Amino acid sequence: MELRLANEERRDAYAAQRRAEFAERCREHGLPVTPQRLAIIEALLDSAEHPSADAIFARVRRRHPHISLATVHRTLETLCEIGEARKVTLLHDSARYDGNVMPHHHVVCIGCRRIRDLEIPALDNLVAGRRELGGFKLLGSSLEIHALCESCAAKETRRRGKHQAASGKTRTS
Amino acid sequence: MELRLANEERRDAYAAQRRAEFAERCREHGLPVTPQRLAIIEALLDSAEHPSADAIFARVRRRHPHISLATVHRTLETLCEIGEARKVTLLHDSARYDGNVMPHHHVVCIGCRRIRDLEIPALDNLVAGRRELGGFKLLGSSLEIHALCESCAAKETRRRGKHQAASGKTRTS
DNA sequence: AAATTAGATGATAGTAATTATCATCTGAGA
DNA sequence: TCTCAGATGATAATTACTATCATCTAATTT
Repeated sequence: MELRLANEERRDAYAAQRRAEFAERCREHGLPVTPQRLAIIEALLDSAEHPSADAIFARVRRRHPHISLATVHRTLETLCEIGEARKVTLLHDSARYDGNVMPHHHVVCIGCRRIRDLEIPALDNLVAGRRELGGFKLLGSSLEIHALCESCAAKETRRRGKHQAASGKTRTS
Repeated sequence: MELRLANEERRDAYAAQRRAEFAERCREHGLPVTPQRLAIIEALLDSAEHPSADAIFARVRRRHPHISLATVHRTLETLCEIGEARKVTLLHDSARYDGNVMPHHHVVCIGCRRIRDLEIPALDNLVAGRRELGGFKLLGSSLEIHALCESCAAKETRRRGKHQAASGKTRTS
């Protein structure tokens, strides 16, 4: 199985395209295109450092000294909701511990945060068989499969049904 | 590549052995074996739910009504340090965002929290090729490879050197 | 171009999770 | 039993985030 660091030049081209299409993506989702949103997506696409809200705030502030930290937090979450950003730390609301210290992986329900253990020996071997990568000394790995458990999937279906009906009504009104 | 849910019965046997060996593991690391530590590892090994500190606190409280929440937090971190527990949420101190919404993975330095993008198409295909697993509807995946970047690896080596020298002295004193 | 308005923003209060502090207590070796 | 490094409990402090609300503005309508 191939495992490689992401290519830098490809990232630049990707970021340029995403920047160019951002306003349209907002419109598609019925979101006003504000200078704050533009500044935040810009900062996010400029950075390869997987920044925190605070880091984005610091960067955006240079050009928009009046922006509020709350706006940065809100906007980053909004961007994730419309698929224009990704939260690297899915389960960061409270720390979760595991008594099983053998190498293993997890399926995580994005609704209720339920977690189940997975075994993927081939993946453990892949990482164990490699000492370093791009200057990083590899220690171990953890695959997090994002999923919906049965009850959350059912809720999601109901919610989408309602939401579609509601948005259908507002659009025609 | 094989991908399967962890086996429940195997987990029970594993937990039993870990419980039996816990006091010795503490001694090996120079940690006193306290009733609180025993109660916390017990609760962690009993649970398959990847509990939060709060969940462990609630469970341990039933038998140890005087235990403090701070002790639970401290002990869980201590257990991770000596390798008797694992924190599922490595990067949970502050949320991190990524402008790249294409499927990809990450190497994370456990020292400075630096993150670099990884590409593992075979892994993306593995998850994309499977709709569900044990009642979970699969949506996507994210592999987090835990590592030490070059500068943190250097620091670690220095720290270990010092620590070994220091502990050597205290042991002979 | 002005009016309208849903939703965005900024300022700030509030909350939740975690960490720090410190007086007291206790496990474990002498 | 004595000693004391380190553990614990109570609680204050901190950090990251979320809620509230008055004001503002993007974008549609007139």
